[in-house]
Amino acid sequence: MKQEKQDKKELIFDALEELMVTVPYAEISVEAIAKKAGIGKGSIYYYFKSKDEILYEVIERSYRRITRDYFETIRNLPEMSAIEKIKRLFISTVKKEFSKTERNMLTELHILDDRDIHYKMKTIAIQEISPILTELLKEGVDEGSIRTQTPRESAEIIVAVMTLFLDETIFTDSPESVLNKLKILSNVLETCLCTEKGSFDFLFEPRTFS
Amino acid sequence: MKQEKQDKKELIFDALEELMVTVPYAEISVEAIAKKAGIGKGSIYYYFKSKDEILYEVIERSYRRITRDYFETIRNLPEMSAIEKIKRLFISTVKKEFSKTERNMLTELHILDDRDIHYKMKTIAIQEISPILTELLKEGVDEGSIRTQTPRESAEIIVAVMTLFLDETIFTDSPESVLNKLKILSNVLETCLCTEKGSFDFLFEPRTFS
DNA sequence: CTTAATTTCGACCGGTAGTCGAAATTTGTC
DNA sequence: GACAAATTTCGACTACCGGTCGAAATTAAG
Repeated sequence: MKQEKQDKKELIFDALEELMVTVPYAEISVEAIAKKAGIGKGSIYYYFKSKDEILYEVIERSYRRITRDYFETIRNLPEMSAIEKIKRLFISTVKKEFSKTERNMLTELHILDDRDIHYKMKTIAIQEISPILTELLKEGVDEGSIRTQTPRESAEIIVAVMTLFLDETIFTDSPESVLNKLKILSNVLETCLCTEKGSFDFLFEPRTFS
Repeated sequence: MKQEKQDKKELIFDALEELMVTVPYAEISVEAIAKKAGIGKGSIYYYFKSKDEILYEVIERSYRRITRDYFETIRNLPEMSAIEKIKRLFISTVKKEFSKTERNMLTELHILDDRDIHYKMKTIAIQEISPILTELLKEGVDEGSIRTQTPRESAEIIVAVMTLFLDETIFTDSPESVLNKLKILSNVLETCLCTEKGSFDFLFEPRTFS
């Protein structure tokens, strides 16, 4: 009953996701989605209130997948120190490793043009990744390698800043500027978390993201 | 010749801006804009490629106005120290003082619902305000109250972070969390700019933003 | 088997962004 | 001033889209 309804929704999600690989959302008609999903246009509105609702839920689904991947990846590295794990988290975020694992992902090139989606994705990303980092910060506090009394708040700020950094639409910088900013950032992180000097130097070491 | 063309565009900008005070952009038809501007619909497309182009340029115009205001306000306070000026900049940004000066402003309540606009505004805001802060940082460096080798990059990071902070759609926090974050932030700023301890305490002092 | 409830459908509606060719206006030239 | 060329204006028209709706099909219940 409830499951079948969810399955149908999933079918519609898949259709939209697939179309979005080649066509921007704004140019995809509800009829096209229905056709791709192999159902009638009217049925779409039986499951969703509006076209935008489909989009929003598709994005949410994608990000939940990404988050789940993050969690699993990091959980499966128990021999590492918290800071080492954080390093891994940053690197995989920057490199957008997830786009390899998750094939039908919204983060694919074409989509990035769409401002509306871009914004929503960022919001969700921040909301989803912060809890992971919060956990890692707490781990670090327990280990003694990190010191903060407000891990959640620190995590949210850090994720927000990191995300902003990746937004090339705002900062279209020279490589030199990027390097300068990464140096500032590593400094900020050290201060923010009272870690040992050099803990976040990997951010601006050239080989990190190659 | 060229000037008259710009005047006509300005007329269309005014029309859209005025309509946006009461109706969200998505619900404003090109015909309505034309009517408000007192011209034919077809003429709109003589001056603009698309409806969105009008919007984008309107937003740009608004922000240039705001920026000009910021510049002037701060320039007209020569007796202050750089840090004092920065304080003023932060406070006026947070309080959105500009919405009083600029009446027909896009920043008005109604608009903020629109995600697309919201995103664009933020982008432009960051691009526009950063140069001002950069100037102030350089001033501070000359004064000796601030130390940084990369004022431009520092400014951009700071503005980006501050802007993010104001985005209640992402962080709907408890007052306590907000306070914690502001404390982190002031700490980050001090570190980032090597200022005297307590320089940015005003950020979390209760009376600052009342 | 019959009836009720759920699910599917595509024709249809109101409304939109953008086009187009003709008309009006301005500019340039003698 | 007259004529032609170039620029600017216009609103009817096109093509299409999101969302509605009532009827039809399918499934579940008694």
